[in-house]
Amino acid sequence: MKTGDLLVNYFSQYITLSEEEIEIIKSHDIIRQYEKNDILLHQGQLARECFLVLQGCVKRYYIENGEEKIMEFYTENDPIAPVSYTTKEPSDYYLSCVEPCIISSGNEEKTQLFLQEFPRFIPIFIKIGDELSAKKQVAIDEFKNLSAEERYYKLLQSRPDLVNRIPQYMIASYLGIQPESLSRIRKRAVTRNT
Amino acid sequence: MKTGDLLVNYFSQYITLSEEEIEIIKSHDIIRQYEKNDILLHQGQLARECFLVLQGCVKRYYIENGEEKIMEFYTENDPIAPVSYTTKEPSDYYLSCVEPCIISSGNEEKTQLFLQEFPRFIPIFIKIGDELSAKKQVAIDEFKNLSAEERYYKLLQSRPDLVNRIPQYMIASYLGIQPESLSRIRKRAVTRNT
DNA sequence: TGGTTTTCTTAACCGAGGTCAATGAAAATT
DNA sequence: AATTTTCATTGACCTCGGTTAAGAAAACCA
Repeated sequence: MKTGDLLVNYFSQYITLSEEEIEIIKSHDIIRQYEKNDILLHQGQLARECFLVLQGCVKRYYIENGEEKIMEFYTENDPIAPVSYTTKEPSDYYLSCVEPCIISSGNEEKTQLFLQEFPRFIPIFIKIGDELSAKKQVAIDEFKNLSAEERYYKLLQSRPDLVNRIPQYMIASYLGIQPESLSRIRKRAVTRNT
Repeated sequence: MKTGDLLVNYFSQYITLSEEEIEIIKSHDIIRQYEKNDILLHQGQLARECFLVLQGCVKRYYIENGEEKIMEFYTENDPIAPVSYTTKEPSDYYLSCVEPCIISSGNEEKTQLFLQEFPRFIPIFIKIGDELSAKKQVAIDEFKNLSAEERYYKLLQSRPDLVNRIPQYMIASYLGIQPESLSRIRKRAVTRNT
């Protein structure tokens, strides 16, 4: 599969594309490939782009006294709108590739031009923004209401792939606990079922 | 001050309004007053409106085995876009007034019509949405990275008014701890400075 | 293949916050 | 003013996750 197809697939979730639109999307060529550990955004840097992960996995994280604190994993078809992109202030966090990735990126100009040419995409862009905002709301509510152990089981059922493709110490960081604690949680699960 | 002025003030943060626009905003009459404890949205109910708090304070909360878990306080000039409004699914949480409130509300139709008449407000609406989304990101990151005690001090400095106008057991719930724990935190602060 | 590095697990101890129960203070109601 | 009701504090005890340190297992690589 060509990389352009991935972006066509993404929009097809929301809208039925004409042949012409498909050609134009592919021709825009706003898709790049990244190696594992490539950094999309540095702490302190100004974000000039939004991203859409088409393949692979990106982590968002802070570094605090040498330790990385992972806030989010973005995988297939997850859009990334850095806070820094919105606020125009230096980013508080990093974005980097946990795996080799295929990622589309856009900025205000490009989006403006694209939407001017294809106004029927406007409500879709708004909808994607709203969905993203709602997802964040749900995420923060779940984090507040659940214990680390409950969060782990929730993750197992909501994103089972993640637990397999990502090292556990990163999963632990994402859950807001130490690797040792995740080990304990997993052990409890085993002994419980015997 | 008339209630219509509050909405004019709100938009004036983003744009300079013409006399004509001011008149139209006031004439739209989409502002209502609420009593303390009035409920804007019930758990299980479909949200048909978004809100903008012009005066007063609204809390967003779940009820879990009889206990209320407060997720957010919305005060002057805070917009509220219920997840249920976006997803079209029954709401997981309540919205209710902690104080007497003056609140503007809108739905898709009204917004559509308004923006058709005044397209220069479109980028503002998008900007407000983006800002809201970025704020949520920051909120979840802070919650994940800070202890309950740190969260309390952060709140004291970022929204000092809140701690005065809201009962402490609600602040505790919002911080994700029990009222007893908040008491201990406050006590530590006193003994530390002696 | 053997050795190095990275990741995961286990155990012992500690502390922040939860739970339960009692008391005090403040507000609301009569 | 008297009486409920609500809200805040305190203390004793418990639990979950943090910390430290060590070793096992897996992945990497020369």
